[in-house]
Amino acid sequence: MPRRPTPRSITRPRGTIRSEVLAFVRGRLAAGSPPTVREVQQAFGFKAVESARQHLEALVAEGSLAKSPGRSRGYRLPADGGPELNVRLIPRLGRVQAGGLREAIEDPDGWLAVEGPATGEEMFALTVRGESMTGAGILPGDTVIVRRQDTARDGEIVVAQVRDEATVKRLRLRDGQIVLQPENPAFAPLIFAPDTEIRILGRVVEVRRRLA
Amino acid sequence: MPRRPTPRSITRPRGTIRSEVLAFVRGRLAAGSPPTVREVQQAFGFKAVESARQHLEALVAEGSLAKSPGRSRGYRLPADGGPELNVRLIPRLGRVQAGGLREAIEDPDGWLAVEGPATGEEMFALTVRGESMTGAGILPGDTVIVRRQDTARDGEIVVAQVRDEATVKRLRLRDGQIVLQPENPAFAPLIFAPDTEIRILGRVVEVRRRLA
DNA sequence: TAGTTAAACAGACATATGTCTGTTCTGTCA
DNA sequence: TGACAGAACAGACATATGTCTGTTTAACTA
Repeated sequence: MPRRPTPRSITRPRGTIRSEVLAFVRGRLAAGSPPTVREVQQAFGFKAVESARQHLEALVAEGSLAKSPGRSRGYRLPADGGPELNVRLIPRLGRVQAGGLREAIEDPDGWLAVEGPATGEEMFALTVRGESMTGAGILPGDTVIVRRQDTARDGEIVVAQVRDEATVKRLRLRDGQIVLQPENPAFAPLIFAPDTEIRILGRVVEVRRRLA
Repeated sequence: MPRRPTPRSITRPRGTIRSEVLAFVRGRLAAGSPPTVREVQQAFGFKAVESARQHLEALVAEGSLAKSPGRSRGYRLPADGGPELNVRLIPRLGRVQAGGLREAIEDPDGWLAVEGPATGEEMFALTVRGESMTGAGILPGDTVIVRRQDTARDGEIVVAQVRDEATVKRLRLRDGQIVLQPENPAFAPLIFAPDTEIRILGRVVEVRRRLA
């Protein structure tokens, strides 16, 4: 069993150097800035660039990391075992007043990272108010992530603008009527004739709840 | 009002080029790989590197972006103002077999981006099986994000290892007994004496559900 | 002891990438 | 019309960064 000629660091509480290099790279990737080989070198106190590169290449060889050869900061998480990490930022909206979706998107309450292809789809997030959708596992305070679209199909959970407020309901199309169906027996469905002043703002594609 | 000499792209439905460059960089940052100037150039079809750099520098000047001069892929989100990106990657675990949490984390099914300070906290994600927690709005197929910890307080939703399987339940501490309480009247609580072979794996801090 | 091996080291080289200088294009405005 | 400004372009240069080659160190082993 070989060993390292000189100790690289004073405190090395757990794990081998190699696994710590992996942890270091993972941390940097999570922080949004993949490290360079020389940054790894510096972080571990190596005196030669190649020392860091050897560990990195070994991690690639064993499948713990992936890389784009030649590219700067080219080390990534391995693509196998899951879809390519594909995150985008979407605005978290406050109250959506009448006709103000565009304005609300321009002036968001914050930003949210969601996974999914970085297509041109417009997305936004809303905080759920009220208990009308508890039957679908959507509780007050939950965040719904919405794909912006003007139409939706029967049975989909949508965000609709009713009068001055955006509301989350299940869409039902019956006999030419538009029904916004709560998922809570304590609430009554909202029934609209076609071409009423009701507007579909988008379709709910994800629900999130923090239990802080 | 100045204008661009040549159209850069066929379809440019909304927003100016500059705001789209900002969106592009944000997306790349969120995905964990800051773009190079030349990658921005290529993405927008510029014929000169400098064209891309002008937009990037303008965004830095107006405070929408920050950068580390000279560093490769040095464009960042500004520390203040703009959308603070605080994302870290956590492993999505498959089945957690007996004693195998560590092994499961080493060999994840995939990775998930979650928001929160990049502290040293160990986190992982699990897919919920069964309907025992529907009363708490946690449905089968939901993803729970778990903060790794060995203990928990009364009333918290935890992931516990019972025999050979990880399970999500609400923790109740009564009369020196450990109770794993389902949130569904159709399921019975699991009651354990202290020091039984039950182990808290962590506390559920977030719930996510995709509605394809 | 000599050979082997993993790891670290030193230095150089090739490429990727940020940056600079000057030019061209096209609309705006005096 | 001519000066001006914003934007894009072309080309070059300096630096950052990945990669290669060869050497040294220290443990293990036949």
